[in-house]
Amino acid sequence: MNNTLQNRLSLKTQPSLEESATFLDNAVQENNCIIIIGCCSVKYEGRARSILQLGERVVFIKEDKALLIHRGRGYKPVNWQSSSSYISISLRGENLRIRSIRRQPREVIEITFTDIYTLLTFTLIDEGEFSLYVSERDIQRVLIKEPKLIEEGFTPLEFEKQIDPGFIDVYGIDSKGNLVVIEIKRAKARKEAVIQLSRYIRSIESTTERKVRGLLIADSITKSAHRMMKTLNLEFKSLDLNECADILKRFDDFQKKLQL
Amino acid sequence: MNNTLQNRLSLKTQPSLEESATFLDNAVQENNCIIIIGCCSVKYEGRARSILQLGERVVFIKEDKALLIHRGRGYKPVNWQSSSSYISISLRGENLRIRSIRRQPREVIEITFTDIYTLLTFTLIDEGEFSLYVSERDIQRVLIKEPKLIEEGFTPLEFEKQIDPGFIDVYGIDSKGNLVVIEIKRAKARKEAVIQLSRYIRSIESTTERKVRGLLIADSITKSAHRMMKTLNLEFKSLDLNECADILKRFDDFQKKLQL
DNA sequence: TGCTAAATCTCGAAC
DNA sequence: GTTCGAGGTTTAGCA
Repeated sequence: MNNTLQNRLSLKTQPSLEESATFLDNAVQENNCIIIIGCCSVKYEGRARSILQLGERVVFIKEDKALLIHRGRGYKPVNWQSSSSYISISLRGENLRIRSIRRQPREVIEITFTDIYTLLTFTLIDEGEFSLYVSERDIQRVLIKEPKLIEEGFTPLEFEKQIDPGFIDVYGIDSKGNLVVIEIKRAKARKEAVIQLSRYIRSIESTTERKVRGLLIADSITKSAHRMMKTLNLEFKSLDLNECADILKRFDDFQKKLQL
Repeated sequence: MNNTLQNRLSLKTQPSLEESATFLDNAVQENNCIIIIGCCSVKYEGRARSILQLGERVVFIKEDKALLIHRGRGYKPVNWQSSSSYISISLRGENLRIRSIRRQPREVIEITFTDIYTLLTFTLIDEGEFSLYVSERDIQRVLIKEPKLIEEGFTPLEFEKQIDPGFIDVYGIDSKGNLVVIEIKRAKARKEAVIQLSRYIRSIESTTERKVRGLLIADSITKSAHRMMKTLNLEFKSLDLNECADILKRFDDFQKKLQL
């Protein structure tokens, strides 16, 4: 058997709603992906409530019963349901109704189709690995590997050090023996990052007589946050994300070699 | 001319990549919606970076060039680009490449197809109104209309009162003449809501000699947030969202009647 | 444009 | 199961 996607895909154009109901019910039972293009209205009730009046939309149901309702514009679905919800298909008078129910929190979506133009069901074979890099966590990894990126002579003592107000990203000593509290932000740092850092410093200062420096490492910083840092006598250091990506890549390549 | 969606939709099954390129290029120029089912890999570079290895996926491009790449599971797209980005289609050796570029922040997605199984392009006619209820803003509207829901004898003075740390949701006086600072959370309130409220209270207390009460109104509250409230001597009041929805509905119906 | 706070936030990890 | 923090958060509103 030739297992191309073409053989795992079926298509109906202009199906009757009766035909669609049978077809959809079957596809849902078999955990297929489903794409429906048609005219529908949508009601949602759960954490909030919404009503979407009649119009043409694309409804996408996935293998795990995740459900998306998309209009012609915008990146976000107008209505949705996350996976592990229960889906039922039924005919209601002149219409076809799809109900998706999720428990915890209880949320119900009801789609009422007056017309279905195109119906696609299929399964996707997809073992491709997805890797995202240069997250805040990745920056930490880079700084663990290359503490001199923080500053020459810096010695890290702890990462994710737990204190009362939360977790200090990096905690260590500089070349002069001062304690250093470091807060990392991957993107542009704002006031709240400065507030967070100053809270950590106050907490550390209450436990020691030594001088405590506060260092915010980020891609960049907003003006008002920078002003706040100056008045609080904190330091900002920008970090080149491309450089981090390069180091990470070299590091990961090295790790892979070790595994071979 | 019969303007059903069927006449605004075209479908290709098992198109060659050359054929696909022409077809897609045209669809992109004309701001059509596009759904591609096929085998592809994806590279993303922008605020972060990611690589998605080869596998079967659904790619959805909308009228406004919003782009979604979906795998067979999960509510969220594995990669995406918001609208108003630039899209280009090209053949690269044995493959078809879709590039989506966004400025500010600069982000690039590159999809490389080795196989396209199904290609759909269409336009959606969708004038249906979307209305969402019981947002935090809606709760404020309800409390403006029915201040006794806050407590008997409460008199609101200001909504969205601006002070240094931010905006106070509701500010007023209770029946005994005490000032009351109210923070509203639509869902379950967590520690951060309590911290926010206490910041507002400290700010108000610094401007007056009068007693200042702090009241958190929310659907519910986490245990640790509740403990924090007790130690800070703040008050919590739960609010029934269904009741709010009913009041809103009655209110909106009344407004509509006035407009007639 | 920058900044603040909400969101049907989602997601994952720790407790 | 609950809580908490981070996110390519996204998005809306306002100075």
